[in-house]
This record gives sequence, C-alpha cells and structure tokens, in this order.
Amino acid sequence: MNHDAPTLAVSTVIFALRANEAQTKDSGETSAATLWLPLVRRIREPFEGRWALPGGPIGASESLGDAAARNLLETTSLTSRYLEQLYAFGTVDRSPSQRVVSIVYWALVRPDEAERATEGENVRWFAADDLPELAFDHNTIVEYALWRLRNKMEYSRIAHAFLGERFTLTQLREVYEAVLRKPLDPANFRRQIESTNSVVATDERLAGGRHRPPRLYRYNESFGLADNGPLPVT
Amino acid sequence: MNHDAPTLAVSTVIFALRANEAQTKDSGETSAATLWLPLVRRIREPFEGRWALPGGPIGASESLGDAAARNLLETTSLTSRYLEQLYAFGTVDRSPSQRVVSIVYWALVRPDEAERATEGENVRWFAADDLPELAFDHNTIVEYALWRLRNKMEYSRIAHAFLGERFTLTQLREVYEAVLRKPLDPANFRRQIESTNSVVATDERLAGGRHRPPRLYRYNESFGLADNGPLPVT
DNA sequence: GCAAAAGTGTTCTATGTACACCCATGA
DNA sequence: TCATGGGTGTACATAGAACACTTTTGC
Repeated sequence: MNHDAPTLAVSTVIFALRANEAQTKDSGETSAATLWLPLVRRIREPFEGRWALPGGPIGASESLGDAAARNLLETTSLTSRYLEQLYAFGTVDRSPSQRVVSIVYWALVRPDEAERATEGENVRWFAADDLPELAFDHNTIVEYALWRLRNKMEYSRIAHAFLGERFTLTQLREVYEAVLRKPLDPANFRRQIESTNSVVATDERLAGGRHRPPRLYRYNESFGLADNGPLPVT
Repeated sequence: MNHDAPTLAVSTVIFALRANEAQTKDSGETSAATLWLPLVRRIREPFEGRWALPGGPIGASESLGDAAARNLLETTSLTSRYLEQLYAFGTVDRSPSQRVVSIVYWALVRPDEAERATEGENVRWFAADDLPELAFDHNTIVEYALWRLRNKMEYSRIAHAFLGERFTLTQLREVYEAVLRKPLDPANFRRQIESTNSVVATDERLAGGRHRPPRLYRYNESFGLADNGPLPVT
C-alpha cells in the first residue's frame, strides 16, 4: 500500500435511452423511454462480484478524454456522440485497499448503437434509476452524473446525442421527457425548439405511423451540442 | 521519465476583488473593483522563473479539496469562503518533462482577508485580465476559471463569498459589475436580489458616506452559495 | 367518417428592462 | 439648499405555460 502517490484511474458513466415496452392505455408508464447504462462485474477484490462503472488506468500517450473513449469502446464496442468530463473523485476512503483518484467522464450513445452493444457475463445494462449496490462510491457517481445530465438537458442541446440523423420533433420531445421525467406540452416544445434554430426541417416525413406523418428534422451542425467554455478540445 | 503512471497534482485559482483607485469623473474605469489572483514564481525547471498557479502533490490522508485548501493556506495564509473543483487537466504534452495530471480548484476570498495575504518575492497578485505568460497551460486554466466564475455568478449566489458579514446592496451590485464587466441597473438589481430572499435586511445602516446612508444586509444562511448537486461534501 | 397525432393560434402570466421620480443625508 | 446615491413606482417587451383549435393521415 503506497501512501505517497494515489493511483489515478478514469471511469465513464455511459447513458443510452431504451424505448419502453408497448404501453397499454392504463399502464403506469409516464414516458416512452428510460435511461440505461452499462456496468461491468468486478472480477477481483475489492468488491469482487459487484457491478461497477467501466474504467481503468490512463495510457502513457493518451489524454484523459482519450482514455474515457477507449474505455467506452472496450466495454461496449461503442463510440459516443457526446463525451464530457464529470468530476474527479478523490476522498481518502473511497477504495478500501489503496488510495485511488478517479477522473470520471460521462457519455451519451444512440439507442440504435446501444443495440449493437456488447453484453455478456461481465457486462450488463441496467436502468439508471434502479441500480443495485455498486462497488466503491459508484452509486454516488451515477447520481451526480444523472443530476448533470438533467441539468444540462435544460440549457443545452445534448438531447440530439441520443438520436439519429433524422428525427421527428415528437421523438426529440420524448428524449426530454424521459430524461427530465415530466411531460412537456407538444405545442410549446415545438416552438421553443424551432426558435433556437438548432434543428432544420427536411422535406421528408416519417411514414408508416398510424396517423398524420410527422416531418423529419436534422440537427443544425453550425451549433455545438453544448457550450463548455474555453476548454481545450481534448 | 515514467511513462506508466502520470504524476497527480492539485492547483488552485484564487480570486479576490480589489477596489480600484479613486475614480475621477472622466476616468475610463467601468467598475469599482477588479479581479486579482495570486501566483507563485517557479524556482526550478521546467518554466523556472515563470509565474504559475499555486499547487502541489496530494497528501496521503487528505482529499482533493483538502489539498486545494491547504495549498491556498500555504501560499496566501488565507482560508476561502468558497472552494469548488474546476476541472482535471491531463493532456499528454502539458508539461515538457513528465506526464502530469492536475486537478484544479477555484476559490473566492474576501478582500479584507486578501489584504492580509502573504506577498513576497515568490508570491505576487496579478489582475486576472492582465496576466503575463504563465508556466504550463496555466493561462488556459485561468481563462476557464474566469469563464466558470462569470457563468456561475449569473445563476448562483457566490458573489457573497467576496463580501463580509454585512454589506449594502450597492456593494453587492459592484461585485456583480466587476465580475461580469457590465453595469447593472441599481433599481432592478435591488428587486431581483430581494425577490430571491438570499439576503436579509438588518436594522443597521452604513454611516460615514457622503449621502443617504444605505441599509446593511446579511446573507440568508438558509441558502447555500451554489447548488452543486448531490456531490459528497468533501 | 372517425380517432389520434401533427401542427397553429391565442391568451394569460411571470420576468426582465428602461427610466421617471421621490427620499435622506453630508457638506 | 443642493448634489448625490438610496430607494420606489411604472410601463413596456419578451418568454413561457395553458389550452382551444385546425390539419392530415391510417384504418
């Protein structure tokens, strides 16, 4: 046990939205989708057998963000549309054996990608608001990541990171509703989104639905998803 | 040079407000105070002789925030009224010799405290918007800290961390004006602050001024300075 | 034609902003 | 009494919330 140099690690909270099962009219479902995240099972002490956030050491020639992205790729074979540093956790007692400082990132992936995601004996997806007791302080970390996600959803355009190239405004609204856990007025939501100019209407419509086919939109690439200020790019 | 384990360090951006010199009516001054921060001179390579943010290694039995507070105390003999983690900087090339990951905090101290602050050959205060070329990526870090401070000033109550126990609403407004670098309407500012209930009027007034003595207020302790979500306390 | 989602219009309220105006004190 | 910052009143602009209403499709 080395008391002088804390071990440094990177972990990542990876969020995806998964559509809920078909809802009957009298079901208790409040939104069309739920937040999910992948966890890995620890295969050694401490906390052997418990579920934990994917993570690991930082390579000699990769930046912190690179390490998080590699992390994401290795555990889920996914790349993310949004990756941001969350926080550095470094209380003395967060790991029972050795002193560990974890720099945690959070990422958003698209559901169609998440479908292809690896799942196996030691990687499993969980509903974000119904997690088991995790290793280390990882329950706290996920809670904080959820808080950041919900906050940022209200003043940024990160919702788009959950969607594909083309989407309807109802789909976009359902992303907001699922993350914020409250219904939004479709009429007002439409106007608010349109007034930001963050989406561009296409000529296409989404056919195959039961009713009037909604117009498809695409993201206005001249907007960044979020304004993180004068941070260096990586 | 060890390629496998990056060195871990904590640095702190310490902000204080210093009142500007008496302003003549036709002076170009736009606000009554300016942001200052203390820097330390590097006494060895790399960047020997350059100014840098105070910082150092993390003790075995202190959390990251503790390390930042100790840091602050050692370089300025001050304790801060507000201390928050800023960001972890970890690009590969930010230090020429060895790989260093810096977890940076930012702090606010009161001007009356800052008066007592240590200053010497190797510690000096600089105006935040007029810094020399600093060691490492510290110019970038200060810019980001300024961006965070200005952002947070708009939706939090951190301005109070710059003031003493009792203050007038004009003093509070001058804090906002100095940080945000724009004049605010005194009438509207007063109403906005009062509507948040973050301040409580006292019976006292500030005598000795040239004109009508303004009422003194104190901070409403039932409000936190900022809502940083479900983060662990230290 | 009917049900239901897509999409538009209208009203009400809260909040921010500009600025006129009165008040109280020191010199 | 006058200059000046302290403090109040008021009117206008803008943004958001609530909700009635029209449109367009599948069945």
